[in-house]
Parts: sequence; structure tokens; C-alpha cells
Amino acid sequence: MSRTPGRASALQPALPPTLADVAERAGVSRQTVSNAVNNPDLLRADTLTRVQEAIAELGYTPNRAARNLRTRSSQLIGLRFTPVQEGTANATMDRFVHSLVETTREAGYHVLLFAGDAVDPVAGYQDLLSSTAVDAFVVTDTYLGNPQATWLEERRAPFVAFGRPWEHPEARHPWVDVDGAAGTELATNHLLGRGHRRIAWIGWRKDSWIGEDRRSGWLRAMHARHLSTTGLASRVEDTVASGREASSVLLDEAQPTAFVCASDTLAMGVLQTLDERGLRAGRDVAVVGFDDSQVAQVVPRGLTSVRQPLEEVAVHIVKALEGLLTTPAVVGPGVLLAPTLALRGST
Amino acid sequence: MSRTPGRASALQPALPPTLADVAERAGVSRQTVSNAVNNPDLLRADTLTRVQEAIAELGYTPNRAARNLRTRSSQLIGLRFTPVQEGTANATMDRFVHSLVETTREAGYHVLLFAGDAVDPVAGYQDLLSSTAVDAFVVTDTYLGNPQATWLEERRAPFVAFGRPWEHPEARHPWVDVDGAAGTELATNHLLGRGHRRIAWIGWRKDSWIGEDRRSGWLRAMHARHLSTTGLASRVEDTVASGREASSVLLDEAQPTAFVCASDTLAMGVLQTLDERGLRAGRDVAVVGFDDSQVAQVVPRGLTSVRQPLEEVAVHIVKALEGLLTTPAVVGPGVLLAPTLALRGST
DNA sequence: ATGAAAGCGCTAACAT
DNA sequence: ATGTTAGCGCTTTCAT
Repeated sequence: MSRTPGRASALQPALPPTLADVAERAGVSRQTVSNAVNNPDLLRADTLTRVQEAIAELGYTPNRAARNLRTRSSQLIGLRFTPVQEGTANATMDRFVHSLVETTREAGYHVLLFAGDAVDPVAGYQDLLSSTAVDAFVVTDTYLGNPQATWLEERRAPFVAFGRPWEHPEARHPWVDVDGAAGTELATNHLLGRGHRRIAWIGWRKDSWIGEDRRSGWLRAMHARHLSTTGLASRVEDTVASGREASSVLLDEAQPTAFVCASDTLAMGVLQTLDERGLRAGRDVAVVGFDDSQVAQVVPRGLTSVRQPLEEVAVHIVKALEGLLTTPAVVGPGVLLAPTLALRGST
Repeated sequence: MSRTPGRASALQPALPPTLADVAERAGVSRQTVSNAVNNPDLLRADTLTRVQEAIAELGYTPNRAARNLRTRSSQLIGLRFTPVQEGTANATMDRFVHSLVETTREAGYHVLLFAGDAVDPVAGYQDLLSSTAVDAFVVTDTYLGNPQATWLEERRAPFVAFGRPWEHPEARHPWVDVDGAAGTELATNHLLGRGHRRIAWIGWRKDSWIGEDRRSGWLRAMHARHLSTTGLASRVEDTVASGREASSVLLDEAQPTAFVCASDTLAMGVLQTLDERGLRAGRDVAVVGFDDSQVAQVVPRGLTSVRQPLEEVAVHIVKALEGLLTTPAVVGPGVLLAPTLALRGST
């Protein structure tokens, strides 16, 4: 008793109405109201109407915390949000997060962001998991060994990875990824179609699985035409400066007429080199980047770039999450999606 | 009874330990464990040690849902996540979100992302508010009338705005903003210092408060030197194409030697125009953008740009949130922060 | 300094 | 088809 919703003083806002308030108003039990919300089919039509009216009149919304406690679920998906790296063109995260937010919403979930502890990458996951603050995770940073995925799998924590378990083919967690090799192959074939034969590759160091994957698409396309790739490849850090240096060396030593890059960041480095040498991208030398970043879209004359279907990725991830969160959990096979090529002035 | 933590079958993971499990192990009451977690000062040193040992051994973490239900708080801050606009350079959101995630974490909060309903911008807020899913909101899209802020204020919902209540000076909610006029003044003075006298402005349409604010900084700097601004200003849509067209017209009709722009997007349009005319940014014509986007950082030779101190914004916002969430709520005055200028090759 | 009792708002399980 | 009972795990209040 003593709960008089709507009668609290103006200074202290009224507590939101509860199930009990609705029940009293509609002249039914609390359980019936609960059913009206969660299993309306169970109610007789006229009872349902009466309850729904009471709900509307009171502006009732189920209390999340109470529901979470009772159902042992939070309807929250945890995502470790890594910062954009300043001075690079990489912004996949941003577009992906939006797609994920949108898609999870349709499935009745929200996205909870947490920061990565620089020292212990697993700390953030640990916290949320053991306090049952989230129902599952989406793991995105699968590029380096991915200790998170392994850690989560050991604890039987539900999660879906954006990215293949490269070095753990035995991993049994669901994942969704984009076929990087197909993307660079697409890019290389596009250049071949425009008459280029000496097409250089600028990618990441050998310990990057994603980098090697993307590189393999370039190789595949070149070899399919029986073109030599000797001296045409460079593996560097993912920075603009590295892209600039690598392209400068390649131009001097291998005279390529086109560049395929593992990232827009590297491609911007190539554009810098061309700019320094008074060459025009697209006319004198062709350049293709990877990720279709904003940079690729707005740089003068535009940068042709491989675009990941992030909206589609999000859809498949949420589908996998839903499978994971039913009992018994359903784990489907990994999903590999095909990227597209955004054509612009640089080719 | 029947709860045997750690003894569940391997197929069904064990339920996490509860307060009661810790209490039993430590030979104290549940309340004492709760105090050990929340008010350790209340315990005798040896009891505290014993309880802490039990907590460590069991790997106990308080259940969020239960705590939320009891304390009527979720430790969650809601943020409506708007997508990046493709084809623009705007990515303030991304950097800001990261700062916010980082800062809220230090204050014991997490960030909950939700999508904006295109039709009803208030819908997402409504839901989370009435289900008490979040403790407060951070409102970022204050550029157009800001119905959200008004709506939230009417409902006495706790929120902090990133952005001034331009058209509602009587608003009493906390806000944090960046002094756009100071930024463009900084930019203009920088150009004046480099000898420029005919400095043009490309900004947004008149109905944008932020746009007019930024414009006023340019005006102020020009007028302080008794320089005419007649014919040197243009107000357009925030797109690269508009920036290109506006700069083209201005170059023909007013012969400016420098441009100050309301956004990096517009500035990229200027760079396009220069590129088309065979002019070099920085040597022939100077250009300054606004927001220090990734684009500004990696475009060949770089784009000088006004940089918002988003980390600092986040700190002040979280400070304001904390004030809001104490009882009684403490509402401080609005906070206006000064931007800086990131110097690059375009000036 | 510690413990016992009560209850936050909801839903699963069972009874009618 | 609806109601009753119990309890999710925690903290507030009060007693010792």
C-alpha cells in the first residue's frame, strides 16, 4: 500500500505504474495483465480489451529490471567499442554499429557499449558477463589472435563474431565475415578490365590474417591472367605514411600502373605519393582502396574502394544471436558475405 | 536449496554464485556480504577479509538485474545513435561516443545505444524512459529545434545535452557545448596572420543555429580588422557538391584567397574546386574546415580544421549526469568549451 | 558490527 | 481462461 501512482507531489515525479496498478484498474489479477502483455492469446477477447485499456490509460510499460531479474535476460547485447584511430581512414566500426543498433532493435534488443581495457582486453567482457548485464556479445576485433573469442568460448558465453576464427578452425561459435579475397579480386579484375597489367599490392604485415586474405584475392586475379606479381607487392603498417612510402618505392622499382590496397588508409598514402609527383589518380595511375570510408567518398575525384555489406553483416549476426539465445541454443555455420566495389574517379 | 552452484552439469552452465552462496561460505549473513561490497567500512577488518576471500573464491559479481530492481537504477545512459551520413566528412559522433563510453565507465555507467525512429524522434526515448531501462540520456542532435530536449524536460527525465538550447534560453537542463564562433574566429585569425585579407565563408543555411554561430566567428575576426565581408559569404546545404559549387562561384565573383568552412564536408568541396582548376590548396588558396574529421587528417597535404575537444565534452557531460543522478539533483550552468585548430597543409 | 525481515516488479509453475 | 503462490537476487529498514 501507500503507493499512489499519479498522486506524488509535483516535486517528486510519480513512480511509474506497475502490473498491480493495471490489474486493480482492470479488475483482474496481476498474472492476467502479464499474460495480456506477453501472451495475449491466452486471454478472452473482452478481458484483453479491458486490460489493454487500463494499460493505455495508465501509460504502463513493464519495468525492465524486474523482468530481467525474473527472466534472467537483459535484452542487451554487449559490444566493445574501439576508438577510431586518428590519422587513418578506418571507420568500419561506425557504420557497423549503426547497422547493428538498427537490426537488434527489430529483434527487441539494445546495444550496450563498453570500453576496452588497454591492458586486459578481456576485463570488460568479464564484468558484464559475470554480472549478467548482457545476454550476449558481438565480438568485432578478431584480427589479432582474438583472445576474447577463445575466452568467451571457454566460458560458454554466448557471442557471435564479426570475423572468421582464422587460426581456430575448430572453433564452434557462430561468425559472420566478409570475403576480403573476393573484394580484392573484384578490384583487381576491375583494373584488368580497364587495361592495367602491372597492378601492385600494398597490404599489411604477414601476421595479419585479414591482410593475407585480401592479398590472396589480388594474387588470384593476377595469376588467372598469368600475370607476374614479382616485385609488385609490399607489406607495411596500416598508416598513411606507410602507404605513401610503399607506393613511392614500388613506382620507382616496378613501374605499376595501378595499386590495390588493403585499406583506404594505405590508398590515401598512394594518393599522397601521386600528388607529390604531379601524377593524377585515375588518369596516370589507378588506385583502389578497401572499406569505402568517408574519405574514399569525399576525396577530390573520389577513391574507388571495396565496400563491405555491413548492413547485411548485422542482419546475419542478429540472426545468429537469436539462435544462440533460444533454448536449446542453435548454432549455424559461419556466414561469408561478398563485398562490392564502389567505383569512383581514382580508376 | 537445490541451488548447487558449480555443480550444474557441463551441458548446462552453472548459475553464477549469489550473495547467499557467498554468505554461506563466509559464515555470515547475506546482508553482511552486501555491506562488504557496498559499504566495506561497516565491517570489522577480519570479517571483511573473510567475506572478500569467499567472494574471490566463488568469483562472485553482484547480479545487475537484482540490484537494478532494488535500487531503481540501471547504471545505463541512453544515447540515440545516428548514422554517419554517407558522402559527407562528418564523424563527430564516432569520436564523441568513444569518449563518452570511456568516461561513463570511469563513473560506473555504461552506454546504451538506441536507434532513432525516423518518423517519431521521441519514440526511442519514450520506451527506455517508461521501462526505466536507463537512468538518463545524453542528447546530441540539438541542431534542429530539438524536440527531444523539450519532450524530456516536460517529463522531468534526466538528461544532458551536447549542444546549447539555442532557441530555449529559458531551458533549465544541463548542457555542454563547444564554442563554434571561437573556432572559426581562431581559423580566420590564423589566415589573417598568414597575410590573407579576402577570406570567404561557406556555411549552412540561415535556419541552422550552429551554422550562424560559426559564421559569427568569421565575421567577428574580419570586422576586428575592419575588413569588408561583402560578397564573401555563402550559405548552402552541408554537402561536398554544395561546397564545390559555392567555392566556384565565390572564386569567380569575389576572388578570395582563403576559405573558412562550417564543416570539413564543405571544405572538401572547396578542395574539389581547386583540384578542378589546377590550383593547389595551401599554396594558391588556403582552406580551413571544421571538425577535424579523418578526411581532414588523411587527405593529401592535409586539411587545416577546427577540432572540438570531445574528450573534454564527455567529461563535463558525465559530471553533469552525476549531478543529475544524485538526490536531490544538482543542475549546474551550461558549459562552453573552446575548440582548437589542427594545422595542416591546406593553409 | 552483524542479522532478520520485507519487498522492489515481474513471471514460471501450478491450481482452479 | 483466470487466479494463487512463490521467488528471481538484491538492498533498505530495523533489530540486536
